[in-house]
Amino acid sequence: MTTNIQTAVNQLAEHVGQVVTLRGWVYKMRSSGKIAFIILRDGTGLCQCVFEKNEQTESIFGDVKKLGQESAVEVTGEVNKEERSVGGYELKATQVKIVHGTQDYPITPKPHGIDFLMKHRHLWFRSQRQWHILRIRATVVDQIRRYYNDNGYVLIDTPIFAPAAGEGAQTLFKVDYFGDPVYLAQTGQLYVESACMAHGKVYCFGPTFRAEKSKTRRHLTEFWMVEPEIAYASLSEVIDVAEDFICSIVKRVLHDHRDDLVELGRSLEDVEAITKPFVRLTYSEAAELLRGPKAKELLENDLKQKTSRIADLEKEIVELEETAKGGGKQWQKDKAAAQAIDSREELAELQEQVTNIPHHMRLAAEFEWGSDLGGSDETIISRLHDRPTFVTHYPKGCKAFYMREDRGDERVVENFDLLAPQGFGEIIGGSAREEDLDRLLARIEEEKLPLEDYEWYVDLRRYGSVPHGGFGLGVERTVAWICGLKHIRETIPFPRMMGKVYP
RNA sequence: UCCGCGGUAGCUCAGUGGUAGAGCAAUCGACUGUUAAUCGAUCGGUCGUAGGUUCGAAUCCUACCCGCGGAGCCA
Repeated sequence: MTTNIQTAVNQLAEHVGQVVTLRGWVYKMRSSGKIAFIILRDGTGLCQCVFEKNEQTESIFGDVKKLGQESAVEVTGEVNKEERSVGGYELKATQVKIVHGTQDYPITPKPHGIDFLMKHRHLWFRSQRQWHILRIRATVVDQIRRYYNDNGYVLIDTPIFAPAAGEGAQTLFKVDYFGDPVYLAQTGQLYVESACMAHGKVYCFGPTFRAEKSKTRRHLTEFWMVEPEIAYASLSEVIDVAEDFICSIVKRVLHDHRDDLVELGRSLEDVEAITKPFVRLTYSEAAELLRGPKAKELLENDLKQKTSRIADLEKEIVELEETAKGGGKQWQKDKAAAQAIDSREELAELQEQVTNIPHHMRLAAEFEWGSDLGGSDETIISRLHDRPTFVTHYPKGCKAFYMREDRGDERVVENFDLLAPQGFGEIIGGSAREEDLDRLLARIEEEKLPLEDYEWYVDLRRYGSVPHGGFGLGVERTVAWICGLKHIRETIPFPRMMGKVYP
């Protein structure tokens, strides 16, 4: 008697013709009178297991047919190459061990609403799409660490309990710390600045917390951020690092996850186009661009395209509704009804966008030097370029106190944002830091910040102060961008958003 | 915080004042190559909550709760 080989779905190619055992869960189940198909999910991939009813399987066949979705099973059988099967291989099953039979698994292979899925997040990430996304996230996180570790940076873990309210107190989570108020960290930057004076090149990487009352597709209250900080670096050197870093992440994901990206419906071509050099614009140039003919043309074309799409959709919906109500097979009617729902959703979204476009056009056309770039402005700029775009040198007034004043133009600071292309928006914010003691003190006073909270930080300008700079990259926004996802909530295992902490 | 849309079966949704509906899921049965299988049957309801109008309310009115999308702010 031969011993069965214990293996995993992604190893099946090496076992063609052999009898193996797979351990996993029932992803989907179909059966006829004398044949049953289990799509088995084992964490490494999907494999179709075929049960034919014969002398060998007679005793278990009835039980197999009754397996509910997500039942835990161990299946033994011979591995065959099979075109018709997901992944190209299938198991001709002869034995099955039911580890845990399951009934009434809530997430069926039919469509579900986002609220329902979010409430079942603990189960939802068993679904294929979520599985692809979280695998890519894991690689992005690994590449972040690898990039800095391989390039001479020292990891500095910064605290999560932060004493200072200071900057943006209304977006801080307040925590009771033995009777005194402290705040969950929004950034490790000030700490990492002090560490870079000890180690030269450092980075911190961990969760950060923002109590922003924003419910949008780009916001979480708990998200992961990596923040490198480099001593003696100028603004342009920091930007070079950011550019090289992003390219390394993109390259790694393209290398390790082509299949996952394709399954997610992401255009590989678009991802492959993310190469050096990125576009670099100053804030003033961006402002010109917004007020200029290109932005106007972009939005006018948008308006035209969306308006004609709306007309098409309206026609389509009428046709679908007729199909759904008319004769024909039930499943055809269902399909039409489901498509009509999708189309109506798209229609509603487009109609809202169309009503917003004139407003965006006005915002762009009337953009005034000195105000911060709004969401729609960022979208316009990033859509005018097919590569990521750095926007630098913002007006001092709309940026943080620690950013270095441009010595040639004191109205602006030496900062930059990186806007991901195709309208994904900001994924990095960074700057050169003010190294001059007097200028820093003046800025703290201007912003009316409590100096006593920042004494330790100001100390860095008293003892061997040098030019330095760094940036923060949001992991979830980066994953959403690379995967081509509309919403950030799927890029983190358990999203925390305003009004949402379960499960 | 503001604006828009929504809440009907476990899920996705129809239902504009007159008996509470469909598909899927679940349960039972048929079917040896299925890919959201198919076919037949069964089961399934506090119509978000509270009040009001009416002979009669899922449907109209008021308030509140929850969700989604957008704005502001941000990575």
